Formats: sequence, C-alpha cells, structure tokens
Amino acid sequence: MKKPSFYLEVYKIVRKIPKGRVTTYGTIAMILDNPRAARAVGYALNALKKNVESQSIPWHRVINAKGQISHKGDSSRASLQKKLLLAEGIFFNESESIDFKKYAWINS
DNA sequence: ATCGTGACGAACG
DNA sequence: CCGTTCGCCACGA
Repeated sequence: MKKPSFYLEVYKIVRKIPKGRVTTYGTIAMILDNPRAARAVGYALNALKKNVESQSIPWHRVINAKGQISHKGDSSRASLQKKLLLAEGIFFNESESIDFKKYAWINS
C-alpha cells in the first residue's frame, strides 16, 4: 500500500506526542526511517502553520537536538512555543534549553 | 529532471 | 563555548 506524503507522516507522529513531553526533528525523522531527514521534518511543520488543522497538532512539542527552540527569524513563534511548553509543565534551564532526561518522548 | 529553500544535525576549528 | 561548513531530505516552481 502506498505511503502518504512525508508531511502527513510527520503530522501523524507529532500528534502522538503526549502532553508534557517533547521530541526532536531528528527523532521524528528516525521514526519515519529517514534519520537524516530532520530538515524535511522542519519543513513539514513550517508548512503546517498555514493549515487550519495545525490547531490539532502539538507542533510546539517538537524542538531541535539541542533541546532548544528554533525560530530562524520568526521570534514571535518562538515565544508562543515557549509559552505553550511552560503551560504543560515543561521548563527550561538557565541556558533556555529543555532537559531531555525529564521530558523526552518515548514512542510506544 | 534540476534548482533553491528550510522549524535540522553532526563535525570542525 | 561559539560560529562556520557540509551533508541530508522532501517539496514547489
């Protein structure tokens, strides 16, 4: 059977992330059997923000491998993301990064 | 089919 | 520790 587009797979994964947990672009890529497609994952989420369905996808739980928020210019989205994470009980250390030891998502 | 682009990541210096 | 460089991949024009 044919696979849906890469985007749809990414969204599907992101939707599985439970509240209070976070994961990285690279991790999602790994789940999709493309450990090197982290960039493509970010690209997918970028396109997502235009879709109305984005409201049902916890995109804010996806951060980069450093445990930080990537915003590449658009800082407004970064502040929103941080706000949403804090609301879920996910806090940042003094370096503005998230401790994976506590919040990393385990795919089950 | 080729080119440019981007919410990434690992390796270097 | 910080900035730079290069490699990766999917997508739209």
